[in-house]
Amino acid sequence: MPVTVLLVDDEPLVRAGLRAVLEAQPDIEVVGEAADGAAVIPLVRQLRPHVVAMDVRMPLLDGIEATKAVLRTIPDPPKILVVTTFENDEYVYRALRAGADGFLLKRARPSEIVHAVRLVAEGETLLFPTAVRSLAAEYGNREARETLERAALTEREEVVLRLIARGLTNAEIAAQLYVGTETVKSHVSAVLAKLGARDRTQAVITAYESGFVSPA
Amino acid sequence: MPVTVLLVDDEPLVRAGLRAVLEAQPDIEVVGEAADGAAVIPLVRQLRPHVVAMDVRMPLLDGIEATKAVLRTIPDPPKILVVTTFENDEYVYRALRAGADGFLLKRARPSEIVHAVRLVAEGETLLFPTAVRSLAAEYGNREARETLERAALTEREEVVLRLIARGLTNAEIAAQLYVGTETVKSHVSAVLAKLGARDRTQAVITAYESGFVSPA
DNA sequence: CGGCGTCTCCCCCGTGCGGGGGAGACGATC
DNA sequence: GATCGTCTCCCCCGCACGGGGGAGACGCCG
Repeated sequence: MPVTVLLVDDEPLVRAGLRAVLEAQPDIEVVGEAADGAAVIPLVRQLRPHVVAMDVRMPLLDGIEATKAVLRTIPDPPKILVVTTFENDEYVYRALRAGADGFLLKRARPSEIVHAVRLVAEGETLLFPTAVRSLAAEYGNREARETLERAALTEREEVVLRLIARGLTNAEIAAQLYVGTETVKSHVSAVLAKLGARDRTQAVITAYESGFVSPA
Repeated sequence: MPVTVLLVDDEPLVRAGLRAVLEAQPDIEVVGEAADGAAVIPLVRQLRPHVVAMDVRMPLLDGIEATKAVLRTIPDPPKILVVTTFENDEYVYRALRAGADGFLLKRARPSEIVHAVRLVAEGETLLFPTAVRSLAAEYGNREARETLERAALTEREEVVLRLIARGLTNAEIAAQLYVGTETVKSHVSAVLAKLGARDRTQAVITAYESGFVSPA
């Protein structure tokens, strides 16, 4: 009985690549494809794959939300293998926190991809589940994350915070956004107030600690 | 033929615990112990263990340097399993970059510890070697790391940078260190100059990006 | 011994930063 | 139509910050 796989990625090319690699294995069968996270639930329900290979960054519903949705709504859910282009992608960590069972780089060698699919299918989630799982869990410590979630920053404020976290001054942010420095000051003040930060330095710290921005 | 293991940890209690857990397995044999990194090389040369379970934080020579030393000087080196108390320990990432084959939490369950030793002995380094290895490699991006290494901060400056990266003002740092604020200003200026940072905010960013401080 | 580096502290000075408060324009919502 | 949230911009003000330059004390090392 072969391992059945559902591919979820918004790029057809990536799906084709994965399909080619996986179908070459006699014990692995690709049973379906989806181009965005929203289509995953009905497909999983219908096809009941053993493994879902899911891109993290997708339009409509991203890999994190799709992972949560699958785990929440499907009884005896499939194993979820998160596929990403970049290592150290904060989305990957969020996906692991959301319950994904493993992650895979797009530029991995075919043998590694096949290996990964077989391993997650066997239930061997991660080499040291405790370590990696809690690594993911701790990544972005809880207080900082909650602070930032409760902050409920507006879109503009999020943009400003990202620029602050890249070390820009108010004047530089203003130039970047084509607005006046006074406007930036307003946003910065709002951000600081919402984060409970005294100055931009503390805001940057919160941004890193919460995983809002990630090193590297 | 059993798997032979060398234990390296400065705390006898931890060594005893690991020994107890591992010796309970018929196919695993603890062939030696060392209390610090400096003693590792001759012991490895003499005992030729399959696996070295090594603490990262040790006096004299830490786990990172010891790992490098073993890999550099021993032909056909043993597998190195890095042991740590905290997940998300930046030292662990450095050790993995240095060539360690896996990592293990001290609070892992005995079965997980045994499992980890068997897996690394079999050469199954990490579930997705590429992913995790490069995760470790990217952890702390190269430029930032090199900036910080080239910076060659003095001990005092490092301390000050850590406090800056915790969001303290100069006055607070001064209070913390029992020195005058003018002194702190001197150190801060030195840090900024060495890091090529314009202000403390950019210094914090460099600290995070380089892995000098880590989220969570 | 004389240098060198580190840590400590001092003064002057400009300015970017952040708080407080106010206000107009726009869109969504009720 | 009125209300609310968001984004935009303005003024005043105090201050922490950071640069420049100088200096004494200590320990290390050639």
